[in-house]
Amino acid sequence: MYSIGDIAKKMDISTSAIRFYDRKGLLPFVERDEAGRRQFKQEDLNFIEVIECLKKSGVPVKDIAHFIRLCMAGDGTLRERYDYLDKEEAMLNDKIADLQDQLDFLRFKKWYYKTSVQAGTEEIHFLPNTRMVDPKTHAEYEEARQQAKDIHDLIDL
Amino acid sequence: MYSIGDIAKKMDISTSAIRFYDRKGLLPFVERDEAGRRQFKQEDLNFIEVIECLKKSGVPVKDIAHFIRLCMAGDGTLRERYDYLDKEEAMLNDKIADLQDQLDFLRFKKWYYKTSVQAGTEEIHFLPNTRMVDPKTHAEYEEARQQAKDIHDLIDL
DNA sequence: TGTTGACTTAAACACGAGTTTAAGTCTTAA
DNA sequence: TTAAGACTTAAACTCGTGTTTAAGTCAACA
Repeated sequence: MYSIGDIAKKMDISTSAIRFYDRKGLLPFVERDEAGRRQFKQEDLNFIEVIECLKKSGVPVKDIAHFIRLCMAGDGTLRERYDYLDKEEAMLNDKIADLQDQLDFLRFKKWYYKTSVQAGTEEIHFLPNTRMVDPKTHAEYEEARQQAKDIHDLIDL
Repeated sequence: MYSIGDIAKKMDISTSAIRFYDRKGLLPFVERDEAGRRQFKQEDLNFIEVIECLKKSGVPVKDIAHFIRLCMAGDGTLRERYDYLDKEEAMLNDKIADLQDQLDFLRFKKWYYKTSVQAGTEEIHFLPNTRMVDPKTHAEYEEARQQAKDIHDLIDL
């Protein structure tokens, strides 16, 4: 049996956040003692873990509440729960792929600034007589990166 | 030269969002025509791209505004801009790694529900006489996954 | 016996990230 | 010339995600 404070420490969040989640329907399974205090059972930790995962994945609280409702409804919703997680997995995959793209762009901009720092000015990317045209797309960047690699080895991303 | 509407279409956001960003200091470089309308120049698109990347990476607007201020300050801030992007890259890497962990957990839960659907009940994961103990950590899951693989090939994640 | 410390609630507050509204300007096409 | 359509602003509003506050209950310890 865990108190709200125990869970707060375990998950590294505030007790007020837990109460907020409870109000929003994320914790219909928690029981209370005679004094009305929340008592988390060992098996409740399985729910907590799923909630934590969905939260970290960026799923809005009301959507998590929907999933939890399915969980409480019994074996009849098993397939629906699977399908929900399947959809969520796809969304998370897309999200990660998108962040990877941002990472690529960030690395390109680091290269842009690294070469600028070395030249002492950002203008090396503007002057028409250098080969360092400002590549805008990632494809153009890869190309420019290859070309720059050939000329001098300024780059170690 | 692009109008605010052109940029909105290009970035697939609303014009009110663009005006909001402007108010918050993300667009100090945009000039106006005689009537006070924003005119985005070709080179402004480079800024727009960086802003878009940082936004998608989850950087708060006020932090982006800080970076843009550095950009406007000239070559003296080149190193600082590089360092900023370096820090941002590290944060993004951490974020992606964290989402990967959530993805692993989500796949485990999909396995949990897939096997439950096949069994017709979630209880296969509770009964002590089955080998399908509810694995809580990812390590335990990997272990259970291996064991389950050995017994029957229920799993194709 | 009283005073901490951990819990409870409802209601108010905060904050980021926009959106909506109301009132006005400017261009263009009928 | 007037109506539509794209722009402008400031201010108010919404929404999600909590946090804070105020008032109260309960257990344990000095």
